[in-house]
Amino acid sequence: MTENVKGQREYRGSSGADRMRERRERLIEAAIAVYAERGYPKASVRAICKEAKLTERYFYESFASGEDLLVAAFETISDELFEVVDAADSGGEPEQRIHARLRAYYDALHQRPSATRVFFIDTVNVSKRVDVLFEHAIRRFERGMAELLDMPAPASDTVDLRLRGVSGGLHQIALAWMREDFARPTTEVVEIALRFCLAIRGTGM
Amino acid sequence: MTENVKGQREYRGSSGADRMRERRERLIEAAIAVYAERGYPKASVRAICKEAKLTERYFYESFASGEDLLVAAFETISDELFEVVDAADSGGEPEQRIHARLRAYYDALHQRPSATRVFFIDTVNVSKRVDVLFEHAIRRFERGMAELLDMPAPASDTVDLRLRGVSGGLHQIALAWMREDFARPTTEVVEIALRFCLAIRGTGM
DNA sequence: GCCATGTGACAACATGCGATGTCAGATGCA
DNA sequence: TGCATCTGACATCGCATGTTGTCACATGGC
Repeated sequence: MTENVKGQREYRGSSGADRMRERRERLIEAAIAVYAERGYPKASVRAICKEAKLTERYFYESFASGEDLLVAAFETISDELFEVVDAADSGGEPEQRIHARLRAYYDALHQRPSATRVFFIDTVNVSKRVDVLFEHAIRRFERGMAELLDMPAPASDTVDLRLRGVSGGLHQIALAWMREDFARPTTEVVEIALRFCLAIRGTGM
Repeated sequence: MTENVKGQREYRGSSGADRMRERRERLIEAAIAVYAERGYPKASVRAICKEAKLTERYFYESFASGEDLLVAAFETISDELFEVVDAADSGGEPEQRIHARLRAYYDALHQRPSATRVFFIDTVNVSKRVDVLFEHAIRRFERGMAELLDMPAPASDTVDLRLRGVSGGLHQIALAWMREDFARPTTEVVEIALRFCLAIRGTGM
């Protein structure tokens, strides 16, 4: 519960700021659903508002443009993913840590198919701002994996193409699994991903 | 030179069918340029026609819709790539063959930056038809690599996620290289890609 | 030279979009 | 109760798009 601001008042039990935040969250969730269904380019502001059961006025209350909402949706999904993966890594041997991180990662993707679709497909190459965020996310993931793979930590200004091979492989494995509607059990996918990582690690490539 | 069809005639030295085919090719090249510049969703029919120095009437002479042109452009690029890669594989030891294929692949990408951009970025996730074609292309690439990596040939109806890890890694290496405007020499990229493949092969993952 | 065919510039139309505005009615507070 | 605020449905505007059509002019075959 938030303090009321001057010129605002309670309405149906919540403050102005709370109502606004709830609308914002509803718009993000609606956007994820609509992006997943028809893709970002065809996700009009009107359609997202209808999905969120809000009107256009409330859209522009929280977001200056459609792209702003896209960025917010991407950040929401990305943050949740990193939270889950980082929480799963409870230390131990590198192999165990890799396993834990991969399991948490693929589990999270499996549990939120719409968000996964948006993360891997609908936010890709549609906005420069999101492209930059995606690249940041990949690098963050790679930094987390480097030491576990016996690879030197990558420089911050250039891409380590060897690490990119690893993260890219894991990425495309996830994408293919998603495209087949998560047909195989998560454990099988994690097992394959783990062996993939260990194959690279074994050779100190 | 093609036979004139009834009701057609020579014009500026070429037959009706030839002129039509030349216009079609010009539209495809123009489309690749415009897609690379502003992305497929923002590549209007008008803009492509202007780039090709043709008018809308000639667009609909060769393509029933904007998506038709997208498909044609993708197929053009994809066919050229496979042609180059297959031609480069002149037999020998698996390691040499992998090297030859990778070098041809990354060379071709480097030589045609706009087409590469369209292939990796602008045609991705914008059309179901192209998505299917892309998946076919990946599988064709994977079939070509499987035996060289001591992996069993993948079943035709399901994705081999281990192979997908390899092709996905090579894919993302290429993408990152392209994103930095091919800053490093091709040989360095090929070297990394080769070691990546051999690391997987060594473990018979 | 005549006329069908080819060409290019551009108009026309319906459609959907982002963005902003209007307005009646619901709600909470003094 | 009276009144400022909040809400939702909808109108409105300018603009870009795909697609089809029009029309004057160029070109080539007879």
